Amino acid sequence: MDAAEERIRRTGYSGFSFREIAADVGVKSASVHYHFPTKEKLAAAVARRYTDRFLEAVDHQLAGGEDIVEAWRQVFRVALQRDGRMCLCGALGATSQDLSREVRDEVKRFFLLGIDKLTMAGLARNSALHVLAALEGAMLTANVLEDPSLFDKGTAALA
Amino acid sequence: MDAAEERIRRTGYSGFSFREIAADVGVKSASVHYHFPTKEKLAAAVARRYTDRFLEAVDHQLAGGEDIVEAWRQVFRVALQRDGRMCLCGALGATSQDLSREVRDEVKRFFLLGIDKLTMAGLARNSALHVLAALEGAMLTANVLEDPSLFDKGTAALA
DNA sequence: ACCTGAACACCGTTCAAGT
DNA sequence: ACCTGAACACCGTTCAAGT
Repeated sequence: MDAAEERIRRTGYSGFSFREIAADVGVKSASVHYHFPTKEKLAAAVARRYTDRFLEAVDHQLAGGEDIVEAWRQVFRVALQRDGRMCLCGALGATSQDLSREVRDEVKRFFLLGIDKLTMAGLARNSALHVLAALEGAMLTANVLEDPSLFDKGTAALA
Repeated sequence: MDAAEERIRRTGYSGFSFREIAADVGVKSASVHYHFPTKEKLAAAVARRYTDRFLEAVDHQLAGGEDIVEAWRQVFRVALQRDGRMCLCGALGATSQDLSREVRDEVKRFFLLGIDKLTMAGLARNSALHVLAALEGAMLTANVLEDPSLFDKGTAALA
């Protein structure tokens, strides 16, 4: 799953292969199918784990006394700067028309939970939408232009 | 190129195939290679045309007396609602780590020109970054959640 | 319980051959 | 000038076979 997550964040759903992941781990591609019967199941499992960990990291920031918007911004920031990659759900979501229901629903879950958490913390629903969209978009922009500092600059207005 | 643009906006770079596009047009895949020697060249050509048309559409909005931010917002809005798909450069950019220099540079061109045009119209550079990021992110969010109205709600704060 | 090799129809790409 | 069929190494997936 670590290998799959890394590759999906770089290349999206259709860009990663069972054979590559098998090689990363040191087995044959048919062995990966033993654990994850289809590519959809593997991608869905990776997306679910990613979302869970992401939300945990946000909670951790909140426990440290961070403002809700700043907490989300920091976790996006770390995901970009430490890993040097896109948000997994952003990378999958950009080609969501191509995804099976199963994977699409896991990607939806990330966005829906994000909007819910921000709304429950007191933001208007439209503001919650705006914050999440701006964070995903800033991560995308920074990745495209190969300059991580653009994330901070593009999200400064949110703070 | 029309067939390629449609498919890339749905599935990204690695999700579309020469054989599909050939079938869309009514020829064999080897014939597509006659006009575009590689997948990279085809994607780069599609991205360049998309960017040119997008900027033209923005200029058309501006000629109609629209505010600069509202002009960009309207063109994104139409690209989402009329076509029911992602921004081509957003779809490609989300997996930009996977792209060859040639395609990546065309995607970069979209984002760089966007930031430039917004800056030249009087916005601070960070504001230009924020506007473009928010528009791309809102388009992504609306696509993932399969609700085009979320684009308007998520970008209302820009107006 | 976990892994493998071989097979299937798919992919980008090349190329000799056709009009 | 434009198209094609056949070939190559790749892909997801299946399955019988191994430990």
